[in-house]
Amino acid sequence: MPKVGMPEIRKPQLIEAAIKAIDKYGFAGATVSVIGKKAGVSPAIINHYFGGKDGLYEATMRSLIREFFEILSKEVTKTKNKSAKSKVMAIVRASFSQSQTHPQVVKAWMGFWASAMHTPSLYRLQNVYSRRLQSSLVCVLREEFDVKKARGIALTVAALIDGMWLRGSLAGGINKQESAEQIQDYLDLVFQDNA
Amino acid sequence: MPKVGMPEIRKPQLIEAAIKAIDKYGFAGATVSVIGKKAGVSPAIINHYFGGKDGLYEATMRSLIREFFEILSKEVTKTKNKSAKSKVMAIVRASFSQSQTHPQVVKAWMGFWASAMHTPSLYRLQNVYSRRLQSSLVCVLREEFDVKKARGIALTVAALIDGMWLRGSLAGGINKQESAEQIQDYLDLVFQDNA
Amino acid sequence: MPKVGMPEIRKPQLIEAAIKAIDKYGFAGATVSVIGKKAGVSPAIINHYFGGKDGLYEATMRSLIREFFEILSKEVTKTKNKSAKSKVMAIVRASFSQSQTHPQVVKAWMGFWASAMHTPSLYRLQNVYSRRLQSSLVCVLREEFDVKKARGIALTVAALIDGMWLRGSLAGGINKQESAEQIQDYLDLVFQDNA
Amino acid sequence: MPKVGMPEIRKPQLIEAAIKAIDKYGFAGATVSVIGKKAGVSPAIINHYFGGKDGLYEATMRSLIREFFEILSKEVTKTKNKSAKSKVMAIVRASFSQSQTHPQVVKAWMGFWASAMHTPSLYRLQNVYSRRLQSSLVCVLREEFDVKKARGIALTVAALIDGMWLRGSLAGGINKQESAEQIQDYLDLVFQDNA
DNA sequence: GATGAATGAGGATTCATTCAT
DNA sequence: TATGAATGAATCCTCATTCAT
Repeated sequence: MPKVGMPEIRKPQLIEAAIKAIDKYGFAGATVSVIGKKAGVSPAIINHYFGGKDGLYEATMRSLIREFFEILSKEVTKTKNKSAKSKVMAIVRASFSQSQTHPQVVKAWMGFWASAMHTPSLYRLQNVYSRRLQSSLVCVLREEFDVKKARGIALTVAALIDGMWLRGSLAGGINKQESAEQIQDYLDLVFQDNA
Repeated sequence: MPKVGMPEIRKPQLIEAAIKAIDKYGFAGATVSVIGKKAGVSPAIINHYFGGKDGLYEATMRSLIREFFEILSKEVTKTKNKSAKSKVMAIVRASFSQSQTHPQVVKAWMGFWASAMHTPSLYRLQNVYSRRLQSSLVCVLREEFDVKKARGIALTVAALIDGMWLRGSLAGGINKQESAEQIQDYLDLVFQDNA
Repeated sequence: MPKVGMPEIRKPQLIEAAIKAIDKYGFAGATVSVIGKKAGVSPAIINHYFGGKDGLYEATMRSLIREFFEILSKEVTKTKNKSAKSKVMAIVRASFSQSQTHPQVVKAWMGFWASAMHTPSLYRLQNVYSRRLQSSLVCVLREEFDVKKARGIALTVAALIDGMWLRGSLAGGINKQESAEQIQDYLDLVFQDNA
Repeated sequence: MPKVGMPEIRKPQLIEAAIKAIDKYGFAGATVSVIGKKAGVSPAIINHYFGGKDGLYEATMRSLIREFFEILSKEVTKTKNKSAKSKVMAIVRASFSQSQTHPQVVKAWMGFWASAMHTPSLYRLQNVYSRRLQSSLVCVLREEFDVKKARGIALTVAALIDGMWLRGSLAGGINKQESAEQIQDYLDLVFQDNA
């Protein structure tokens, strides 16, 4: 008689262990053995639950993306009746939220990005993230701009988010405050120009 | 007397092979064996010339950075008597120059960025790149803005460059034209606001 | 549930294989690959069980020493109520017992001795052997001699044992009979001188 | 036009470097590269002069043996008109002479002994040493004992020399004084018994 | 004679995975 | 379900040797 409900316990447990392992030993150093040890279980069950290391990585990235859009959706909802600019800033805030700027998470994202270039499954996931962020921004900006303009601004804001995020994480820690302010400055200019 | 002048031939040859191998097989798949094969030499001479795989990687990243700043310097020189805005755009153009947006190079950069988080030597190199780009931008922007403002804009432009570059490369190819235009738009706003 | 009790099977199995490999291919030729093959298992489990080649070597030397003192203890026990001279000869006999003069074992000892000079862990083990043999001899000799004399004789007997053993093994095989007789002659002189 | 007389310079230079390298890095760590560096020349000339690493090792051991018997012969000559016992002690003294108990030399001897068991050329050399020491002792002892007795004592003295030497070197340094005294004690007993 | 370049074979070790229990 | 045992492939690296200069 098998224990029931174990997948729901083990899978998040292993995903968390994977993120912690990447944080501590880097993407290359995060072996199944290390991850298993971090999770306090045998490395063999990674295969059991995810069919292999790649499966775990895919699930981990998927989990990271899901979490990001959950935060984003929550922040945007809060600004339902506010201006378009406020809504864009809500998205920016979500991007620099606590859980997304945690070094652990940052290192994992970086690793996945680099891997995405050679791993089709991760590549697809990366595109999901990228397009969804873009469309979220366009959707909000359409309230004030025409499609073409909205797309351009969305592209710029998305690039700013990723760029700030990337530079920050490589510099030893993301300065959320400064990053957000800089993007705010840009938005002030853009919206003022449109008025 | 031994063959002379080989280091000057072999080192660039192996660096190029490393970039090609990363391009083709990813950072993880770029083994010394593969790199050696790509260079048409025995994997053992990687140790001979670079003391090991890490040494080759460090030299490769160093070479990539050197090349970038050579292009940047050339572009900026061309705009010696032009406006500050033109000079900033020269830096942007350098960032999206042919050799830097080549998929090969992009993949190598990504791999190094991800590795930089856990490899001290690469981390240092990454910081060299980051700070030098930042200071190049600040230097030019000081012609028209006060220090504080110049720093803010430099940060934004640098983030835009890296962000565009990152998103583009993950999306399957960098659209140099569009990226540059978007940054141009931002600069137009900023300089106009300053006038 | 995993297979249970394997360490108790594998460890002695690998130690025996190591001794056989050293016998057949010399200390330098006893690679993990060869040892694994001799044991009929994958070389990788040497790391699994001993953490590496060094660990296996240490365990092997430890096993050799343990076996020696087990025989020694057995032989000495047999002579409980006999004269001191008989007890010393029991120790000598133990040193030239079947299992210790087996060429296999001799070659392993030699290799460990040579390695002991540059491998701290083996060095310590070698000292354990050396001191324990010395103290066993002194202990027995104290029955008939004062401390100073006992120590001197113990030193001489220990040197005779190792020397006979060394010369014999290098000459193509230890002549247990002759070696024991020679030491007996020495003891006869020493005890007669003391009477 | 080749430089003449180089072999006479290079060979001893490389042999000395080999002994130093074995001393410093152990028998296993004494690679041609290390030896070459110690000698201040390219590792390649080891092949040039000795036909390979094995050739160098053989020459080194031969040199060690030659040196030993030169000292022995000198010491024995000094005692030309003295008693047989004095002559035996001269041999003992030679064995514990400065150059032979130097840790450098000790480590090399040990390595060669261990290797001798699997390297025919070293095996032969080892036997040369062993037999020559034995016959030197027998020759001297025949002045006072019959052949059978002389052989037995020679065997014991030789074993004592090697044993003291071995135990001493493994214990961290040979105590020449104590070793010689112990053998002297033995000889006193033997000669007194014969009187 | 002497060198650094270059190599191929082989070193220990690590890893993701599978399997019997 | 979960495990430790076990493996084969692959890792980087080292080494003795050869070669062109």
